Amino acid sequence: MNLDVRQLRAFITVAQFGSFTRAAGCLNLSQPALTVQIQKLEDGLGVRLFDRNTRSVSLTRIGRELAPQLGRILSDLDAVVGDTRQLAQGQQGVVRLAVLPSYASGILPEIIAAFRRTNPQVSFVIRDVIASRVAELTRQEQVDLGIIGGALSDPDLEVLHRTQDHMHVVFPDGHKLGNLDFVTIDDIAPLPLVLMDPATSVRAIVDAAFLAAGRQPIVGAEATYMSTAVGMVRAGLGVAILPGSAMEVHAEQTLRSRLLNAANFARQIALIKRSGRTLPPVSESFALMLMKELPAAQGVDTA
Amino acid sequence: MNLDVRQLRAFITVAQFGSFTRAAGCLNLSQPALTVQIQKLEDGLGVRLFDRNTRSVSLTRIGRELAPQLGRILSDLDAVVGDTRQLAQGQQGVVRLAVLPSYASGILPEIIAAFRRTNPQVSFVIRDVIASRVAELTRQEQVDLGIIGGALSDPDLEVLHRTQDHMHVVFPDGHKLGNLDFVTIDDIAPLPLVLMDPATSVRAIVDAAFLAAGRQPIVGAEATYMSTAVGMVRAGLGVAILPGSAMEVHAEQTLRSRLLNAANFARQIALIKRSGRTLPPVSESFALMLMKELPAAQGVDTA
DNA sequence: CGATCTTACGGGATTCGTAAACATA
DNA sequence: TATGTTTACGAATCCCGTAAGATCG
Repeated sequence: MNLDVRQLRAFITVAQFGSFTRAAGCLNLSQPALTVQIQKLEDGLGVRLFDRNTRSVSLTRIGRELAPQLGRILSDLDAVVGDTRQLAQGQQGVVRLAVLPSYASGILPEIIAAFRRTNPQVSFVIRDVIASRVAELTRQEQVDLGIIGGALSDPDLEVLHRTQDHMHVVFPDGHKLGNLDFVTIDDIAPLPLVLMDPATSVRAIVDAAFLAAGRQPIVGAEATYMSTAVGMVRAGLGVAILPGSAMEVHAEQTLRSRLLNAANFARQIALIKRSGRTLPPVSESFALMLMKELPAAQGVDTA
Repeated sequence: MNLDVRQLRAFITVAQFGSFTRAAGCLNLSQPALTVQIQKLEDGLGVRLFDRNTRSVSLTRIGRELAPQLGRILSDLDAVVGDTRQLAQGQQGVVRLAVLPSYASGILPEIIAAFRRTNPQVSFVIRDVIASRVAELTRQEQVDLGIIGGALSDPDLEVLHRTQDHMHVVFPDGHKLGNLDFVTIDDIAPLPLVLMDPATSVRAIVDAAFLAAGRQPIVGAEATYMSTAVGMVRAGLGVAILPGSAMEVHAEQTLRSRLLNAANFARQIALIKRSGRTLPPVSESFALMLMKELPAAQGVDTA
């Protein structure tokens, strides 16, 4: 004996209307079909739910006790299903994202803001952690999407999109290099530099670029946070080399920045997810926006 | 697009087992059929619920959020349906009963006790009120069954069973009438009587019996409650005429009682219900027991 | 290659709507 | 008699199980 939500809904509706005919109209059902459904429900429960004669329909005592309980269950179900359908539209829900801190403080807030202009009901949970932890959180499915720098060699993770984060040189306003369209390693090699912590991917790229150019960087200062580095530039300790994704937030009147012409040493950025896992619609939708906003690297799209 | 409890149950089961094949076995379903059901559910919700490859099945984030909610709804539903099926068996539930006070304090408790020996989980709500109120409560469906004395002339009420409550004479032990098998109006007419309140049906019957016999009752005392009347008998104020249904409770060593041979004036007792209304199974079952225990009057069974 | 999910298809059950029968005020 | 519920029945749909196909480890 099998219950059917349609039967329950039919029961509630007849109970509300007190009439098979009117309830049938409300349910887009012929009245005989409704009668049969109610009979099936009564058979299934083993209880008569309505006392019906040709003039009136009224709930049995058991039916009267049952109606509110089933009504609540049905409305709960409808609520859950409704919420889920909302989530399915992708215009509601939570996007869970793990990002490199440098990326999180750069262009990402703008992209999120733009996304939320279109989908105001979407909220974000952002974990700004180091690249290895980004990968870990993504693998464990504690986040839907990850943005990492550098290479990826985990079969459990899948690259959705690649982009490059070109390096920029930040120097005080009025600096002699401010007139150039871009600067080269050779341009800045003679200057004292504000470098990032040797543990960071940015520093690794800078070192590689200098090595490739056969030059030795002159360390004017080292910082762990990019905002600190910017402060040191402002204080005159040297010029900094920072990723383009962080430029917007550090753009100030007293500073200028120029593209470092060392494209080969741009930071490789990858948007990743757990491979073989379906993204929630919101996150899927946000991933599409990221892929549209971030210029695709000419590299392959596969891990 | 229609939801089906079977689909929900299938979803929960697959989520629990993490495998279509094993879940199908648990659901007594072939595995392809289960796949189709899950697909239908996913289509209906517009959301992918499982990430499945040939080696493993795991919940999507949305599926993971949905599973406990739907699980709770399903278990609520199962609980309600289970309870209802219990009620349908008639071995559980509440019997709501309105009874004449004189009847309620007499044989009814014994019948209820016997019923509960068979159906220990059944509880009773008993309203012991005057006959007109019994009819009213029954008509308003505040009780399932009513036990009234006298005639019934309400088309909304239906007589399930009729029985008679013969009158008994209660007198002190050692009284000279104690040797008789039964007593007549003529036997007691010379004695002072403990009569019930003129508003009671018992008194009406006694008065009618004396009238028919062409005798005049000698009022030794009047009481509203039968227990009071019995006390007055014990105190020697006279002999009482009380309905047989109340004899058991007032049977004492110091008193005796004998049937009053005035059968035509026995109190007519009717078991009634609201006509056209189905009784809850418990009450139906209890009504059957009453009809078995109370000897049927030779009268008609219809109103 | 083996285990598992997916697709395809035919048989059986279920459900619907129309129409006729039935019941009560 | 009029209104509204129940029964009957043919058509369409849905669901299941078997069998074959596809996929990943």
